[in-house]
Amino acid sequence: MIALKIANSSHFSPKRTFECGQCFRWQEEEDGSYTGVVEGHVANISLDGSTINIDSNNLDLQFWEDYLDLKRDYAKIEKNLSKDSIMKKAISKGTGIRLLKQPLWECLLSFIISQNNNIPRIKKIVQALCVNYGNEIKFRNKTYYSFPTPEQLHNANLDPIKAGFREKYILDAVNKVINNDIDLNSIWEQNSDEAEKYLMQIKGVGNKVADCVLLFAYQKFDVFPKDVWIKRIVKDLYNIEEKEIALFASNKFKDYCGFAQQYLFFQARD
DNA sequence: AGCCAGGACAAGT
DNA sequence: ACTTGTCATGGC
Repeated sequence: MIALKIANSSHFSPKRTFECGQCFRWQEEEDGSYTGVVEGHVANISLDGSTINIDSNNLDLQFWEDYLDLKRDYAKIEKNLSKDSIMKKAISKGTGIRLLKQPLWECLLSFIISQNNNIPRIKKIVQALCVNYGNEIKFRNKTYYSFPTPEQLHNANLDPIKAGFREKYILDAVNKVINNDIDLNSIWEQNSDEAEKYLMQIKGVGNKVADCVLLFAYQKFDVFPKDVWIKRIVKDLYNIEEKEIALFASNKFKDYCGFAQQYLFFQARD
């Protein structure tokens, strides 16, 4: 294992990035670093001054830069959004969050599982999926598990993961992807409105879950997922009612809606 | 013990 | 088109 050093580490907080609720598989180690699995690759990531250290069984720098969204200029994004004083305050509390470019299938299932659920239990169910149906991966003398493919979940008995009423939703997503009723790669070429409707063909995928997938996997930053936390904080900070949120967000944050949403979500949960 | 959770869906107005 | 009850499970 060789540690990779990346120079441009400004605006990257591992803690905020991995614990802001966009992903569910990164775990903090005793030394403050984070270990996670992405598409079968395990990585331990830590911040040392202005250097990001990545120890992994995949030493392709490009892969991790892509996943961590390291090539994007977050200083520019934060500056743009800070024109709004309320957002400026939210950013000051959440600076360092980066929006990960997550694997499509994992992101879809994770947010199907997220509905009417709390983050600790979402993590538990996702982990159970991986342990029961994914592949074993050895890293640093410990065992990790990849996120199971649609094939690995096909016709599986999902009772052990205790997903409750979401189990039938997971299986519907599995079937639609296996049967090619849903082609996740085709979504790259769709705009956000088309893509949202396309994903909502899957049972258990409504507008909120679809928006999260579009934001956290497809990097469609013009969406503004509205969950219970967002509804509360937008009402509190901007006095905007739920029904008006979509229009409000697109007018105020434009192409930066997704980033704005994360800063607000982070503040709301703080 | 009881309320709530990064909601969606069906049934009812 | 808007409102309401229901859905499994477990965290707090």
